[in-house]
Amino acid sequence: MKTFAEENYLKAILNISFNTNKKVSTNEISNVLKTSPASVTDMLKKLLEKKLVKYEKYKGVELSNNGKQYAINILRKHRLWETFLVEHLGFSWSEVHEIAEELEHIKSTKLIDKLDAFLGYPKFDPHGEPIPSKEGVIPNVKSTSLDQMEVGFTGHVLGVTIDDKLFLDYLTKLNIKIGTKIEIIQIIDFDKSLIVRIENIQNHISFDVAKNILIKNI
Amino acid sequence: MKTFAEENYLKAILNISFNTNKKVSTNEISNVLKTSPASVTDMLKKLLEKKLVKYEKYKGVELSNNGKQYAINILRKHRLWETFLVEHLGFSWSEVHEIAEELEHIKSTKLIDKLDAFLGYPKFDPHGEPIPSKEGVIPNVKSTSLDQMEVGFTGHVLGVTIDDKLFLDYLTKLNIKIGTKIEIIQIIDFDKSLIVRIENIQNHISFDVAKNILIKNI
DNA sequence: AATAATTTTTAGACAAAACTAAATTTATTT
DNA sequence: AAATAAATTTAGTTTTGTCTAAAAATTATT
Repeated sequence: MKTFAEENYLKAILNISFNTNKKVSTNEISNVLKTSPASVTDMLKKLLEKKLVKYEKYKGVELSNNGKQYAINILRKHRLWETFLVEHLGFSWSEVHEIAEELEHIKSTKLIDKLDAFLGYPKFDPHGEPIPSKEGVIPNVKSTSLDQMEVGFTGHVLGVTIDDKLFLDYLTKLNIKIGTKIEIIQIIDFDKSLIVRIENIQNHISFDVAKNILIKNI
Repeated sequence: MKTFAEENYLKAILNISFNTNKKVSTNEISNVLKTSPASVTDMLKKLLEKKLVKYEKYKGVELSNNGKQYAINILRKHRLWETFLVEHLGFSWSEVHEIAEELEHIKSTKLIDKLDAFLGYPKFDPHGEPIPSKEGVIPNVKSTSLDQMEVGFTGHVLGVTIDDKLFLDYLTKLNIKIGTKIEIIQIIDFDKSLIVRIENIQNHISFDVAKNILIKNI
């Protein structure tokens, strides 16, 4: 049985490697989990001992097959709970992350299977992120982030790539949610920011925001 | 913020004092939580420090007002989650205790309020146990345990007083659930066991079982 | 390629929550 | 009331997960 701390490290490593695709550094983990680098090193040794990661000192870390399966299962639980919170309890998409951070550690597999059935086996969570299957397969959707598109592009929001309250509240204020139609009016060369039309209202959004909005890729 | 361990001790003290109404002993707590008496002493000192209990060494412990409110809130969460698990996810009444032991530690008050609303503000959990209100008031139902009744008595099951898998599975096998009609045919003087009629089938149940079945008190 | 800067690891400590064994207090018996 | 038994507490460890400060390794810079 894994402890909460172990689960959080596994999850952090999985999340970081989604973006980078290379070995994860001690510092990256310590930034995500807000612990000291020394603590990360300690934990990596424990996870190595339990064969949940591949780790050589000074060389970074990656998940072992077992570790990855375990981490994906936590992600599955996180996203199923988020779906429950939004669709059945009436939470907004920006409120659910923190609560799901706790709920994802509940052990019972039967609980998650029943929750999955109750929710109607959803494929995506309230942020448009894919929900891993029971077998650990993550549905692969062809999508591109908004910053990749050109002037004149019109499309619909498929999802977002960070689950952060400030970001999501900002999107809500911009009237952006899943399915929202977005049109690119202009791109500012200097800072790559975008002038876009959302629900017939023009807005100026930064490159950083555009990067985290996913658009259907045809 | 309280730790899981602290919450479990508070809950244990509350549960024990429901039955006894006097100060709770170190040994009683160690029995319930399956820890050593020495560990209990350690924790009682911490809880005293935080003013969650009234405790004098060698003299037993009771909850302070704050401690009691806190413990009742854990009980509220436990029972609301059990209700959700049975009524919406299709668990049986004997499966939910363990899972609720984990869910009861989820912090968010908003979550519990929304869950409460989602469930339709239930007053009783799947075992017929009263669900404390948000304000910490525990609905008081007039009820008597089955062992108090006499030969010839007929009534309906209101609830049970222990949330134990073995006990609940046994009741299920006897066809006893909430609302079930029970008639006392005979009481054996020697061991106070009862011969009862349940759904037209006669069964012999022990005093211990009868003691934990609640009957509406008219 | 040598030096500086950064990253990572080691060493040593600490708090939480548990344990065992020994000492102390309280309760029970004779 | 003294002796014995039972319950409780103290003392001293252990494990888990964290920390800071110092040392070592890696990476970047001149």
